[in-house]
Amino acid sequence: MMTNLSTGAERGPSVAVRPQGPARRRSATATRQAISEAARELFADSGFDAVGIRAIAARAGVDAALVIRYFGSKERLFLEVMTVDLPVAAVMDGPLESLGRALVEHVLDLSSSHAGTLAVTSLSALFRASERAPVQQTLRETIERAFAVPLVGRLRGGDAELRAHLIAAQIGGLLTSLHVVRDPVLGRADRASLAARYGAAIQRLIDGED
Amino acid sequence: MMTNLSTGAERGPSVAVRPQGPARRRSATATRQAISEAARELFADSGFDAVGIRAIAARAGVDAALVIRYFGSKERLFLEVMTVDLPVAAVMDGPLESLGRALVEHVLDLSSSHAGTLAVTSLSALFRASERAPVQQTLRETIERAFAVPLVGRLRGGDAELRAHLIAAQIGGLLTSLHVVRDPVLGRADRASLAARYGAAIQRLIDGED
DNA sequence: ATCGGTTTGTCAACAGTGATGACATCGTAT
DNA sequence: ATACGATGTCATCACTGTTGACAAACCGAT
Repeated sequence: MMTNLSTGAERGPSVAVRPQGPARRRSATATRQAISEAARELFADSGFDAVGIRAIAARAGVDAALVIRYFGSKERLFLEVMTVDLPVAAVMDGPLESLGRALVEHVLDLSSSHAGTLAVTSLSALFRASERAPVQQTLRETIERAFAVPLVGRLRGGDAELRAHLIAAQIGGLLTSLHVVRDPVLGRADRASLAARYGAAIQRLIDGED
Repeated sequence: MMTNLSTGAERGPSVAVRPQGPARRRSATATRQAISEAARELFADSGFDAVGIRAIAARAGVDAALVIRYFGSKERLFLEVMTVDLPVAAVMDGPLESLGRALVEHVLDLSSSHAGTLAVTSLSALFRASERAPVQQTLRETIERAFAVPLVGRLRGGDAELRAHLIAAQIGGLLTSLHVVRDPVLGRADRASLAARYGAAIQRLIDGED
């Protein structure tokens, strides 16, 4: 009868068993999480518009109406699931005189870790969906949190805030050239000269001597 | 025998707009152009996905099916209509030693001319639709044509091509921070210090001394 | 053990989309 | 005047995000 668990088998990795009570078949949190995971993967792969609610629901093993019920709308699901934090904090604390190069090297290395790849694809998806005002807001907050806040305190000289945001613009330019436009010249270039060249340009804003 | 566009182009030179009256359109080139204009405006305003072919057709005063008939698909219409060339050629020929600042000033001034605004909004729309491979290709060609080609011949020192593309990445970062993310810090900053700061960073790649 | 209420899931439907193909109409070469 | 190709209209398809009505499971109280 309903003690049968075979329904769960079709969804691959188990979806969080509730600690309390004997495996409930229906659990709001498990459903929410299944939808979240499915949406995160699909959105990161194909972007906002190319992924339908029915596809997300199918991957989560859930009815499409539940996706809306739990998250309100596809856009809110996207926002909740695609918030990303670039793991740059560690680099930001490094020595100031070589920070430009270190930042570029870190950005270049993102694609070689799983977490970094996820962050980059999510950021690309956010970027491409940025005609929506809330997405724009999320992007601004990401920039502020990842770049402006850690930098503005360390920069010496005038216009620290402006310089921090210009550095964010530079990193954003590198990221989009690499992963959005996929400039083949940057793809071919070797890590060392790329880090040296672009790192020097960023360093110019870090040093800030006029 | 092929119903193609070339035939229509050479056969109706007197297409212009009828001064008045509901005179039947009955001219392929006029219809095509009406659709083009409507699509360009709407796409630049709201991006690819937010604009439907029925809205384009309505603005052009045309049946929606004609949009597909004339352009094959909404994506092909987008590609044909959103090809943009940044009017940067003049700046690129200026003196090398102040090219960084000149480039930034030019980018900042784009929004104050009608043609510049159109170019910027079109470029933003292209960026946001860049999950589609043909759009990515268009973006790459735009970068190549507007930045890489004019620059690579003038840059002295090693890695000229790489440096040209990195400069393109910097300008792209500035453009997207300004018009895609709409970073409020950049919006508030005054033109002079923005041009000085970011111009110096770009100049670092132009000079290229290692 | 049975009620009542709340949570969770299912289903059909709606208005909208991009796209297609059948059909109607016009302009003109013969 | 007729025939034919070029141009325009219409209905329709499969699909989308979203909604509301309904059903089934769960839980506490009696």
